[in-house]
Amino acid sequence: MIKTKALRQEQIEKSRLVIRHDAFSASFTPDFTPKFIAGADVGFEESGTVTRAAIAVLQYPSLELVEYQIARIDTVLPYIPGLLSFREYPALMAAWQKLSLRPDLVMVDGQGIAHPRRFGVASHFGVLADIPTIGVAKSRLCGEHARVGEIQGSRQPLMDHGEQIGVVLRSKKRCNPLYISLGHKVSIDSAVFWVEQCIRGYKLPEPIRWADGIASNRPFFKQTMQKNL
DNA sequence: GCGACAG
DNA sequence: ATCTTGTCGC
Repeated sequence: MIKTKALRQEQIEKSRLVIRHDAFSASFTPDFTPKFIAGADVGFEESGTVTRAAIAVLQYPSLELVEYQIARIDTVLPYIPGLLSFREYPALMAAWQKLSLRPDLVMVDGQGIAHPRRFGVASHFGVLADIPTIGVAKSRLCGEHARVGEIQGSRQPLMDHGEQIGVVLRSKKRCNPLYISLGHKVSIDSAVFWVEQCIRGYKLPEPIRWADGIASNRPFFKQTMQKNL
């Protein structure tokens, strides 16, 4: 039996710890520019019994891969809409602890505060790892928004009960838009800004695209992976 | 009661 | 998420 009630309550309590403004490093300044931006992705293997997390660290602004780590652990929870973070953050933390570099910012595949209780996986991971995070999801969990323009760069605010919880961005023409929300220690404006700075002709920002590619062993990434590292 | 519902 | 080839559209 899964105590969904208690998990939801935990989200409500921990969501108070989310910092919704820019608070990068100790040397934070208004014109702060990150040196390393990471991307995180979670997948499943062995019929879902194994949870696999991959984190790719890219140098900014060149966006070249400088490090990556993969962690595999036993799956602890089935997928339940709204409770995704409890299923994914253990593996994310495992991969995180293997990292030798300390990224300035992490983009996570999933929602940040664009969540019923304002505590999606990007926020959950950000708070526990105490690192600035941005939620980049490929589809909507909650909230409403006007139709997004077809041209690249078009955007619409994602609203929920009168509150803006994110931005829906057309990162690439003819592709479904991205649902961007702040995860932790990054303002919504900065979240969208950094995602756009990491777009290189593909729908997904490079950090997440790399985390995705590395985790799934796709030939191109595997090749560049060894050549670069 | 019915529909929605990140990955 | 994952199982998977070809195929429609720009």
